[in-house]
Amino acid sequence: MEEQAVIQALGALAQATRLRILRYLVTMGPAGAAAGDISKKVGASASRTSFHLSTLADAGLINATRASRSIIYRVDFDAMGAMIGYLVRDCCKSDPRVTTCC
Amino acid sequence: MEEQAVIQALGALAQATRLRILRYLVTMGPAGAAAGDISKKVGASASRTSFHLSTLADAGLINATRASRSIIYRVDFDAMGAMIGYLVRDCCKSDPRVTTCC
DNA sequence: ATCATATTTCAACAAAAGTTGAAATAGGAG
DNA sequence: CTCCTATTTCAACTTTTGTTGAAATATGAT
Repeated sequence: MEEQAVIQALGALAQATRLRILRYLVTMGPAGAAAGDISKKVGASASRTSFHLSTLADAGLINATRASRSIIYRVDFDAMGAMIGYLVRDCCKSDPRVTTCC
Repeated sequence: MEEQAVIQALGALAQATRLRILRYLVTMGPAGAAAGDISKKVGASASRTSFHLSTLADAGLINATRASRSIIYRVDFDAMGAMIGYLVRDCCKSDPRVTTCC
């Protein structure tokens, strides 16, 4: 994973609403959740939620598929793994104080 | 680690100059590096470097100790581990696609 | 005390990110 | 086609972040 992509992913997660969205999507697993459901769950307006979903999707941490009228969002666990792997290995040289956390 | 602290740490790393600073400090290990050295290494002005060092220190990812005229900064690997641990466990429920990265 | 070095602080500004509410787009139902 | 629901887009605005250069603080050397 390239540095610029890592920075974008970190920035995407560095925001309360977006971190809540991601955590919710993790609990929903492969089923994912529709934008409207997410909006209700995190207590944010539709447009605000849409904005944050785009930010997470642009960073590659979630992806979207349309299902009839709804758009379903799902966590991209591989992208999360790539970002975390960068932090652990490239950034922290796999220092034991870091790797023991996983 | 609390959510607010995680967000602050993620935000601290989500910036090119600061990510470069952290990576440099990782390579310096327990010896750390003086603000001036860091400034040269990352190619940023003294005041800009100082600003970013404060941001990283406020987030708890590095700490500072004075040594004569210089101020030595070092990575706090435990803080890095705590942040990453939050992402892996609390956030991603230790999903295998995430844990295999460490 | 004076001077030089190392670093931070400050104020002014520029740029990026987040919020709001209204309007636009897309898809399905009658 | 018209209506309803789901979601995004847009423009205006507010807030937060980052940059700059000058001034302030702190330490050590002469």
